[in-house]
Amino acid sequence: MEELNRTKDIPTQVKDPELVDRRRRQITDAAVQLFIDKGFHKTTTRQIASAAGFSIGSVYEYFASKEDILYMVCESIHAEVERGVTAAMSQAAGGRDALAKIIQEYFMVCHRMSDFILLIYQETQSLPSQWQKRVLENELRITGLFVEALAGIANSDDQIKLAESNLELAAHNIVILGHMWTFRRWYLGHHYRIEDYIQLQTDIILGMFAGKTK
Amino acid sequence: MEELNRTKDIPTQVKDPELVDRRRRQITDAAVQLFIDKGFHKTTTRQIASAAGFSIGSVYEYFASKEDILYMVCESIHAEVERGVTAAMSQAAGGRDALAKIIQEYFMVCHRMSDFILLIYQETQSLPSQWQKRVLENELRITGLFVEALAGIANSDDQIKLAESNLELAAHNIVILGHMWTFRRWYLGHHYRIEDYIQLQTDIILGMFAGKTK
DNA sequence: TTCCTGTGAGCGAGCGCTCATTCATATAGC
DNA sequence: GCTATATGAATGAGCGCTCGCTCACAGGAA
Repeated sequence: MEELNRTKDIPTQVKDPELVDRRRRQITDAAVQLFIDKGFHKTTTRQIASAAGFSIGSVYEYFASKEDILYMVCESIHAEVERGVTAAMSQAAGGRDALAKIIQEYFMVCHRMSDFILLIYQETQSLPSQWQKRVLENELRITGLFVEALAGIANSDDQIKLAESNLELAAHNIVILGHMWTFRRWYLGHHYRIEDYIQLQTDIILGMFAGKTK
Repeated sequence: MEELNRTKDIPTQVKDPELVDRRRRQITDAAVQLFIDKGFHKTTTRQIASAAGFSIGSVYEYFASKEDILYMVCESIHAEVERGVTAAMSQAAGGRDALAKIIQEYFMVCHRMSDFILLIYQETQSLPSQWQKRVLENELRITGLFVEALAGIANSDDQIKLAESNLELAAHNIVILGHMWTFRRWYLGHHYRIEDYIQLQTDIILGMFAGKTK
């Protein structure tokens, strides 16, 4: 697993790379909360600066534009989701139970990161197109993790058989059903506990494969 | 089925109600395309006015604020989705095939209205909260249509049995898998034709119930 | 002195929205 | 039919203000 730092394409005025990293993290940590609370467009660069404890000038030492801040926010959200998913997968065995376990962990990641995932849905369109593309690549890479996991599981469990094409779609479905908890929280959250939601959806997802039993 | 006109809560300066209806439709027709192309915040009221063929002053004869325009846009989108779904349901028979037919029609609505559904996901948060609430009510009412349809079908087909709670979740799942085609179009659209997507997802959705066969 | 990070007053483009005014049409009086 | 009056829809220059971003300068470490 290569550790790409996708944020180093963001231009800065400051020479010391370590300082750049630290300051950027401070700034994005402040920005993400503002973006969640008020949205990207209604958050001003001054608000970001003061929430991070800097002057407006300093922010522009580390980012060339407000959009760059949003991009780094999106990157770090996806990085954290990916971290959670890969962690869950690395410690999973094979077969049906492994799949259930991975789904559970992933759904808990979605639960924990609700606001952040929602933010990506709402504000990706506000990014310049070259970075919009990057964000979609991230989304796709995460989906790809589930494709691999499903393939691995299908190999080690005779009960699970899927055509190549269905396998991809199944992965997308799992990802989206996790997201569904975040963007229908206003309803689902009042009617199910997250544990129940996971239980019910896991049954349904495993049901996708039940019909294909050898 | 009562025909509510939810837009009459939007204040206007103009007396003639029929004219208000016509002008508002002209304005929102222009606005929705701009919102889709550039987003709500990057669209200016002047652009809306000129795209609709009016002066900026006229727009404010018919709407009190830019947010009011967005609200009416969201209302009309949901109204059209609901029209499509109810039409599909009214001509459906009972049983398994009816469900497949309804899913097919609904997914085609999502396909046709991709851009519009995406817009709602992205811009609902830009609405004042009392109208945000209305939009979520619309979303929930549409989901409710599927709950009813599933309940009706479960009654007329012994093969389909669902607990009350699972039935609600199944309805949400169907709605979201339709939306998934819209917000993953950038990927799915290049790998599946809509007809194939419908076929595959229908199998999966019907599979939700297969495990519960009496 | 030199180099680099940090500052915040200031810039000017652009925003949503207003309101004094114009103009087309409907009505009334004769 | 003709003119005078009233109505209300349509106009667009302009207001007040906010925003993202810049840049001349300060501070301090080497």
